[in-house]
Amino acid sequence: VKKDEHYIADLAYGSSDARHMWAESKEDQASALYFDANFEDAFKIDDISSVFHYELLAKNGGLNSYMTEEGKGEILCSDFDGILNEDKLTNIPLAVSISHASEDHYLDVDFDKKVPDLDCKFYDELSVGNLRSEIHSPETSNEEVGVSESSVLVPRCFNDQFGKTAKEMHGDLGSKCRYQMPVEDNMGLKCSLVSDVKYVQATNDDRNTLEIGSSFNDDRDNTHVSFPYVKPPYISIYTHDEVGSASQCTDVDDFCVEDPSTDSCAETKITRARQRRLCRPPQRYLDGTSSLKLRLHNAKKHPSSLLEDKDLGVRSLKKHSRKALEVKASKTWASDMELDSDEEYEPVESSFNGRKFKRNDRRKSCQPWTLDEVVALVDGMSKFGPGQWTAVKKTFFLSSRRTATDIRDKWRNLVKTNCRSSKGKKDDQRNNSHVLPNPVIERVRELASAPPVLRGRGRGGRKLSALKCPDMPPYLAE
DNA sequence: TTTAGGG
DNA sequence: CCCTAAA
Repeated sequence: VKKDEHYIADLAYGSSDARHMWAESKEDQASALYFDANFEDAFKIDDISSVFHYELLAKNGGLNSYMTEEGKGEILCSDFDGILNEDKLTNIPLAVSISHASEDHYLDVDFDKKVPDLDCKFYDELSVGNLRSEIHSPETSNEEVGVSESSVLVPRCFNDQFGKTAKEMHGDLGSKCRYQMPVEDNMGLKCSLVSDVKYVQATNDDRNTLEIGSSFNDDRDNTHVSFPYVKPPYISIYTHDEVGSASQCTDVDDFCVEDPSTDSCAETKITRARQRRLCRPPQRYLDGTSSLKLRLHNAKKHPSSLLEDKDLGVRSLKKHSRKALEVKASKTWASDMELDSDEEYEPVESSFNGRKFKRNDRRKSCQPWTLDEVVALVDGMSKFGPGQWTAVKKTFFLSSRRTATDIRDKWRNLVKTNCRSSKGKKDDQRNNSHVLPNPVIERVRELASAPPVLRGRGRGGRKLSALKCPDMPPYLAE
């Protein structure tokens, strides 16, 4: 987490490829923890009748998150100062702890949509040594640490030394480590849950280890195990080749111990995932699916206020998030691209005759038009005629990120590039890798050569395109 | 808000 | 794709 950014949002950023993460309490008492990760549709971990709380611990420089039975679904952020004043601290790792009262509680991960390329997600921007995650029991007061029934999402560790100490861990934790919950979906996604882990902690000293404690008391050394701490993702969601019955595993070795040398999810996939993050347009541009609406980092515009007012934490953030929920997707996408830390979004201000103009520094990432899109555009043109870009948008690009203006621009370019006098286009077949099929080009020419129809503005405008278009279905030709 | 144009 | 005027 960079200091100048919004904390909660960036905590979510830090969790492997998840872009956003938030808890949401529903009317029917079931709360859900949402991950808005680097794929189209977020999935949700549902069926948790509790509320997540997040809280930054200044002393430890980490995030403490826990869940209580009865809560308001607030997000607790307090004591930022201790973290902010820590100059060397660049990242605040996030660990999610889930505690629950019922014995056989499990997380039901429910995917709205297939996520075919959900690779191993790496937590590659983590600064070691600032993790501290404790589990607060619903039964105990919020101040007490310690719990009887709890689950923690533990990192997947790609260190073979983890394998060594896993035995040790097993001996310590015993059968308490029991969950490896498969997702019911055919994707075979799994969440690794370790039950009865009392704390997971990265040491702040030079030992550079991550500690897992199976029971808690004040002298943690009695109960904890340590193993080298090698940049694991905190929230481990990974694909398996098969769903497997995978119910419970009582052996620690069964979960998430992998050797990097034998793992297929090695460097290449890290790179690939990262590149995908860089290339993918912001979610709010994809389409307005529900999961994208809550954007905590919309509140990041005023990070300084968090600095100034500690008490602002809870409610203000809540308010921000609620406000963000209502905010319609707007063209502030650049602020959404906290992918590279060195790129800071700054609106460019230039003054001209005393007046100030703002513009976005970065333009929307270029999304090349696919052939299908072009065909849809041509269809739309033939159906509605020129100038009805919103109609085309609503009919053929409803769920697309292309706006009516985009569509119009594309049409303009299509006409420009395909309907020129043939003298200007010399050896245009050299790049026929992305050249349009001839039938499409012909249709573009036909439609473009249609005599200029009276450009009736608005929907009342009479469209003579039907006359020019033999493909027009009869019912449309009234 | 939507379109048309210019860049 | 962006920006702006105009409808």
